[in-house]
Amino acid sequence: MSVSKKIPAVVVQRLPQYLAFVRDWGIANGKYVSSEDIASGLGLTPSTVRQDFTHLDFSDGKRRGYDIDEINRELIRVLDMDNDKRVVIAGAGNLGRALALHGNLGTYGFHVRGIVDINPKVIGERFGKFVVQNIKYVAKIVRDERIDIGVIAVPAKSAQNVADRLILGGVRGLLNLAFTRVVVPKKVRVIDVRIISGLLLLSHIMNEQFPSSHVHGSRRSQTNA
Amino acid sequence: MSVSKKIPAVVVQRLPQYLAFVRDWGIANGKYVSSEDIASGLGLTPSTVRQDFTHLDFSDGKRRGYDIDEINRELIRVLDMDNDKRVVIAGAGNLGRALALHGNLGTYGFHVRGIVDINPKVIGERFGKFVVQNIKYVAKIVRDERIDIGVIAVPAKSAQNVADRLILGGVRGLLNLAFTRVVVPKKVRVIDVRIISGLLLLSHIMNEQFPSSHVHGSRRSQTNA
DNA sequence: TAGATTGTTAATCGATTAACAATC
DNA sequence: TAGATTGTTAATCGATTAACAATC
Repeated sequence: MSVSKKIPAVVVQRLPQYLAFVRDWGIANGKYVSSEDIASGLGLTPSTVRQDFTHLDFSDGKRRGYDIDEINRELIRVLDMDNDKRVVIAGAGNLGRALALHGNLGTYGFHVRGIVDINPKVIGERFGKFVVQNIKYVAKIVRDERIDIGVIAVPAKSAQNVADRLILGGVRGLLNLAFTRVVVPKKVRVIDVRIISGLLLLSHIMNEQFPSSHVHGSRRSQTNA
Repeated sequence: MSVSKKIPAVVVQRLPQYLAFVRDWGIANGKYVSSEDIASGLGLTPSTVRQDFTHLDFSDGKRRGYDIDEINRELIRVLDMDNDKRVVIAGAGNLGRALALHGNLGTYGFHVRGIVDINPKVIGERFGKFVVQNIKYVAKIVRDERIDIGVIAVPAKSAQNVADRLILGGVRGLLNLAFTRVVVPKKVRVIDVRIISGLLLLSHIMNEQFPSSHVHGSRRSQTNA
């Protein structure tokens, strides 16, 4: 399976799913998984799994399934989990706090080094090992602490401003949790995590299933279908 | 352009982006947007935008751009925003609370009717207009309150159990915020929102850009490349 | 060994982009 | 009007699936 060149985006998006799968598979089910096992576990076809794994670097040719440790090792490498990444979180609301206090980020190589907010009422507040700092110092914090990644956990209308400040400080990557797009220089990477979009997509596909009506206290208005 | 039949998933995923775009576009920029405007705003090609809009139902043929009110109206319809959906949140950690207290969900048609947890320390706790209820009653709550959607905001290892309980109560859709897949009956719709995956994807693409090294306090281990 | 399962090539399917006539 | 911009068809590109020889 040759050394990885450039993995297509659509494949990269499945890699974390494989990671979660091998974690859940556990020793209970044995040391090996077939493409069939993985496919049925994740709702894919075995072909897709094998094609995807083409981009990973496995040693064997034993043809009795994939070694879960090898899958794990390769995903750790490709997803860069064995490099520490320093993270600052912009926005000390519940979403920002959820990330800051998430117990497992370290497992994936992420280390939250600070959290900032614009609201004077929360600046200075302690939670966990963090003290909320003033967002006006965020660029300096990023610079001084050599932060790699900024998490945008602020309302949509502030997202671009916050992104600009983070980038000014020198982050190379942004995780955008806001329901808006942020524009960034070419050297900066952005991944959007779409919570509100997720709910809206869910609405759509729930509706698709039951063509219409069927809902409780509806206030359907200008329907024209 | 003809009434919608079945919109391809890849198009549906862009619809919320169009929604955010027209919101941000605002009256300041005028009442019309061209496919070119939208494309450059969202990083798409004008062709893609026009092809996508094929699935929406516009009235005109004026050829001077799309009326933002019409785009809005159509997205509201297709994303079912004008129907109220009742939501229960499983997991009263920061993530669950973030959703419960999100001020704008109502705008999109979502109404949080309850939040449940398994932790005795938080059961009974008040926040906002909510009182955290015992997760053991979640099926009953779903049934009694005629809940449409369950949000899974619990750790990965509890996600399947929580999904089962929600489904037992009768939810027709799940928003899964946990880093694992949940298996559900065919009638239930699931959308996964991937926060941890997002960070991992970000790791990968940041690394792709700068082929390797270049990182601070790394503890890179079994590298074999 | 024989059955199982990979790695890989080729076929299919679907999504994106290009191009342009229609028309405001 | 003339330039702009759509709606739509056709071409390209890429991703998924099928199929199967290699081989453990």
